[in-house]
Amino acid sequence: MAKDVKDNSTEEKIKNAARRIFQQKGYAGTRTRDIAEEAGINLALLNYYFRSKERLFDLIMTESLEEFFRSLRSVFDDPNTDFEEKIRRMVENYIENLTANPNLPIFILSELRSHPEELIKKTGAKNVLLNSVFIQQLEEEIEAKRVKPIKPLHFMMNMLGMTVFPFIGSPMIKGMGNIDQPEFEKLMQERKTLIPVWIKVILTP
Amino acid sequence: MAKDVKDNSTEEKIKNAARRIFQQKGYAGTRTRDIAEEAGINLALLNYYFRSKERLFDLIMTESLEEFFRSLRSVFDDPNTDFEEKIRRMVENYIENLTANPNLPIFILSELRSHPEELIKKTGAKNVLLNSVFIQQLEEEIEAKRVKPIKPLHFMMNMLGMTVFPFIGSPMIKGMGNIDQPEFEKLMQERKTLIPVWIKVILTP
DNA sequence: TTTTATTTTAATCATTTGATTAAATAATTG
DNA sequence: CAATTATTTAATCAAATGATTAAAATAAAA
Repeated sequence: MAKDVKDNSTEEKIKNAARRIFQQKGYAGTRTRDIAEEAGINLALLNYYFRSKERLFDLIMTESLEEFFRSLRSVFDDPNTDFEEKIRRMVENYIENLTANPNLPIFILSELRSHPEELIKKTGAKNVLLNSVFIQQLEEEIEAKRVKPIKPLHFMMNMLGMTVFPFIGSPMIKGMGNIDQPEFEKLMQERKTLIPVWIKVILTP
Repeated sequence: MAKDVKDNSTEEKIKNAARRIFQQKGYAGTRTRDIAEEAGINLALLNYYFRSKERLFDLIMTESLEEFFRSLRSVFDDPNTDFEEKIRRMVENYIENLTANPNLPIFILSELRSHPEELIKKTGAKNVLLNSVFIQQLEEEIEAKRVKPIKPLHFMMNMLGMTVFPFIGSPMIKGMGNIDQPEFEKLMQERKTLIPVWIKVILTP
């Protein structure tokens, strides 16, 4: 059976439905019946293909994490872009992805809280940051006095905080600012160019 | 019956247990039996005092939100501190509270995602930001050209992002940076003084 | 076509879980 | 004290939910 046929198969329909619902409601808040309904299949099929809710969830979570880190690495470890360019690409990349997939961060971070070690190990997160070309370049820039000294973790928290937090906190931000979804998305588009500028001035010696 | 006696009463024990468990596991992930066990009481007492899991949850959530916004307002609307001082207090205040209560933001923001309008209304979040002395002061600083023009919402997302995000993402940050809880807390203490500096340079014309 | 394997369904189980009830115990009041 | 009210417990209910099973339908192979 060809791969692209299989991609529209029942198995794939269930996975897609599961991803949507798990990401929206979390593991505990999701009922297997919700997934079955969303996928338009009989409940028993879920267990026929994936054995149990927990196995299906692990699959979705592992894939989500791998996709997340893969995307991160593709920017971080690109040897053909300099430090500033990586910041721009990283921010743009994130905002683009999170606009399409706004529930992803809170999904990952909520569930990570319940099983931290296990999931972190599974993705090799330990090496994504410290061994990345990006952090090497940051340290080179600091060494060359083109960038003010800053701990890599502080730098990452700032960049991720400014980029990712608005999506995690969007309901509250919309409430506080009295804005709707289109206005929110416009702000996020603005941030694609603003955040790299803000990061640059933070790093300016 | 005196208030401080009542505070150690069964009712209060249940509320405290409920707060801990709801904040850690979320609404769907919490079983009323977990709360009863944590509180050291019979399960039926939960329903005797609070009628249902949902009512108990609403109570906890409403209190958490009110406390959150009350604390925010006490800094934002203080007429006796200038703009920069408010930033320092705000950051310090947050980091202090979140170090003691690291699950609070993800708890609030996760559940807010499921019932946004309802909960936002309940807290009057709409007026916390736009009508605050803090934002007035920001606009005055911009008017006087002491601060580079920036939309209040962008400013807030930056400040909250840099301050709150590390707590939401702590498992991932610990994983990426290969650090443990004490080291993480040390970093957060550093951020108390660092974040106000970073914000200042972002705002410098 | 017949046979075999795969996929899907309807019905049902067993456990979990929020909630209730009736009885027991403790506290309060007249 | 007696009587009333408030608090607590053990037992149980009913609904929700993850999972299974046996049979039917469909597709694939012989």
